[in-house]
Amino acid sequence: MSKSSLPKPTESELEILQVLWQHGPSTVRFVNDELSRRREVGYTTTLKLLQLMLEKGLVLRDDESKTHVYRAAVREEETQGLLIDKFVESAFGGSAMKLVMQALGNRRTSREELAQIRRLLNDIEIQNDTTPPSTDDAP
Amino acid sequence: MSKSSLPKPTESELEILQVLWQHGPSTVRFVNDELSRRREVGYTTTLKLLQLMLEKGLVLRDDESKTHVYRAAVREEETQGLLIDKFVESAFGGSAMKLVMQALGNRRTSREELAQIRRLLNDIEIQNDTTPPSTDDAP
DNA sequence: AATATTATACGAAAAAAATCGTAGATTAAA
DNA sequence: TTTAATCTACGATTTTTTTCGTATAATATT
Repeated sequence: MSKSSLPKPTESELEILQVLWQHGPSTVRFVNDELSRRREVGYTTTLKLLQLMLEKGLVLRDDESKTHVYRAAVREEETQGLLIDKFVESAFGGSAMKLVMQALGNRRTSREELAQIRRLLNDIEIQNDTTPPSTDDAP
Repeated sequence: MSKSSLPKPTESELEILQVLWQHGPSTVRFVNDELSRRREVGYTTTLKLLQLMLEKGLVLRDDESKTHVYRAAVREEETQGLLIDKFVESAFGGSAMKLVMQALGNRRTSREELAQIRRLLNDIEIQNDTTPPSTDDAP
């Protein structure tokens, strides 16, 4: 039942997860090449990171062939959810609303995107009406 | 015109800023007491942090009286904006929309809040119509 | 077959962030 | 006026995260 006992990925680990989420299972070489597009990183640095991530259970690897292939062991949405929680906690004093308002307020959002959010809002409202607010009384 | 050359606060520095934003100028003692409500922190740890933050320009202090009083040197919204940018970059591959959708989608949001967001959406839309999309062509 | 290239493993250094202990000064209490 | 309590300064340690060098094995090239 536990939502996730996996550790919060660090900044660099996140970069790597991004690559894996975006491109699927990849070799160290590939991941490193991707990272290198943004900033300078040594090959062994990336390798080491992946190895640590393997230990932490953040990634899995296939070492059938000599050149290992790594893939994300955590799902994108779940991880992002976890990170948002932490982020909201540490930067917005716990208020997710504040975060959303800020994020929406201070950057240009296209008509498309606005519409998309409106749709989501509608869905949520329907949910709210259908499923009454969970009486989530404290323990 | 530069947005901000101030360094991105670390996790702990953020905690402290929260206290200062929320309660206004405070003594080390007060800040430490506040932090201690959440987790265990030594007094000198908080002091040291505050001193470092002073050097970095994240806080200012009044040392008229013997007991110094610190206050935030950065504004809450600005700092949060900066942090969101980084966060969106590192966790959402640059898409602020993804962040908003995630944040809204995976937690219960009250009718009140939904309405609030709708209002904001409306405002933005009006803005969009009034102020044409900035022709922000790349260099 | 000899040489060059490309991998992994792994220890360890470097960098960044957080924590703490102690000295010395100042104020409050006894 | 002693003694106790409270502060700041600051060096140093610890912890966490990131980066790298080198040894060694496997594969590819000439």
